[in-house]
Amino acid sequence: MTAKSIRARVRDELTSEIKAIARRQLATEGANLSLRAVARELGMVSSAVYRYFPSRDDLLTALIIDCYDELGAAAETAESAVDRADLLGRWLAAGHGIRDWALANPAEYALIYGSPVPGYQAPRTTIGPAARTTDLILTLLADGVAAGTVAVPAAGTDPPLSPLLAAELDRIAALACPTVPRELLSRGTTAWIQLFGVVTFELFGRFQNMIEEGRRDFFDRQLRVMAAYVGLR
Amino acid sequence: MTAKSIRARVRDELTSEIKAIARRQLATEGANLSLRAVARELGMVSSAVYRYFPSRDDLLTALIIDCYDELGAAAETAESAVDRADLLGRWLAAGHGIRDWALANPAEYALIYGSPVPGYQAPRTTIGPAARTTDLILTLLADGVAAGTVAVPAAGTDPPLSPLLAAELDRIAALACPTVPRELLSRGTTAWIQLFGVVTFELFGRFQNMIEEGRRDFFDRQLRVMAAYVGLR
DNA sequence: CACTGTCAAGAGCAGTGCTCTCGTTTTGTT
DNA sequence: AACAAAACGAGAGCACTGCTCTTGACAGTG
Repeated sequence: MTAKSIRARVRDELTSEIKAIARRQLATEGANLSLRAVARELGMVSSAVYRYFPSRDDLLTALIIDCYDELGAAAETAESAVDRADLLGRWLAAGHGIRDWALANPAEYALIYGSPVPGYQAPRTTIGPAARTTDLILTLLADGVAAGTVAVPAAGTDPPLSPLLAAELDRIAALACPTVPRELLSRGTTAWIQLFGVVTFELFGRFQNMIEEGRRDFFDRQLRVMAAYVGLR
Repeated sequence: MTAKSIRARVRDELTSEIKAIARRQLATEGANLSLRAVARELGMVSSAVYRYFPSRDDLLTALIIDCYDELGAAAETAESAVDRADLLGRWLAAGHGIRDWALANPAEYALIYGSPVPGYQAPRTTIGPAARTTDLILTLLADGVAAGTVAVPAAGTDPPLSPLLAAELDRIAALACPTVPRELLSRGTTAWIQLFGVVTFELFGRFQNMIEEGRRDFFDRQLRVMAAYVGLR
């Protein structure tokens, strides 16, 4: 009833300040950021930070959730600016939104899409925010199916689906996008992997001495290749 | 002239033993392996290890080179077992060779294809071993061009190449695979990214709760989708 | 007022990468 | 064979890390 106590307010403020400083250090130190360094920059003693995050992993988890949410939001706002009927435009906007965020926050992208930390197991609370980008793409497909602006591939065009794989695709479709036919979901998954594959390659330095100036062009073209494969129009 | 001195033999032996122990610890500790722990397991004192590797980063570099070489060798031996004229078979063999090695050595794969370590800059000595897998694919394409068993895509089929991107592709082709036309190289690059994109997604846990049992089937199918796109036959 | 829970601070533990020194052993050269 | 140079393992030490525990001060509630 009563407004938040002073304590609670200060606590929330300090919590987000800790996360902000940690985010800044993430850029220079990578995943092995130092809780003590964060505390030092805050003018606190390291043990005090443990009042707010019970362990370094919990701080990392909080950062991961924030990053997933930021990336998801970036993709969504970019995509939402495009006419709903323009599937290709929405796909391009979402893709570039993801890439732009990743380029602006490379350490954060590495945190969520990079190598898993050996001892670290991502808690369940991360899967929701993590699903935002994939949900965006699935919604795109579902909208295309509803509007008839996406080509459902004829059977036999793609390599055959093993029964095992078909069952798994059906299971995914059933609980995420029931209107999307199996073959289309399969193609969408390919495009989804390609999207993040290109971004990951670019950020992790696999394009060095290969594609230098034309990276944005290259990414854009990959998006269009995949859009054509999926049948967006 | 003279045989290696005892010192040199012992040194070589210890050097590879250090690397072997480090490799084993890599599996459990990930990229932040401890030089002291390696020394401890060796029954040496930490400062003694510095006689063999001037820093922890140098140890990591040595491991990275070894891993690139192992991965390259695994892909090459898998691919070399297939009839030279069977381009699709060679592509599938190389792809599965890469994935099999990655599944057998996940920490090592993360080391070379995962998030870049913030302070670490890969020295030039790594680019040779790193190029083995891509060379394999480029040779595949060149062989296909020579034998006429790969379809060179007609102009206008794919989204247009920007002049910038076309120039970079030409530069790559000129010094790596002069006989491969630009459009084919472009498609090959797409396939190359998809290959490693799928492996990376699988190893970094992006398929959890999505594709579980059918991962090998899924990978195989992605390889075939890409083979069809590239025009291998 | 007193009580309860929260907080920052400090000391301390075990671990890390790395440097320097010290005595010993091996090597290559007179 | 003798000797200087190089290489080597061990140890101490520095500054750093994540984390725990204790202590004393403060705020919120009855």
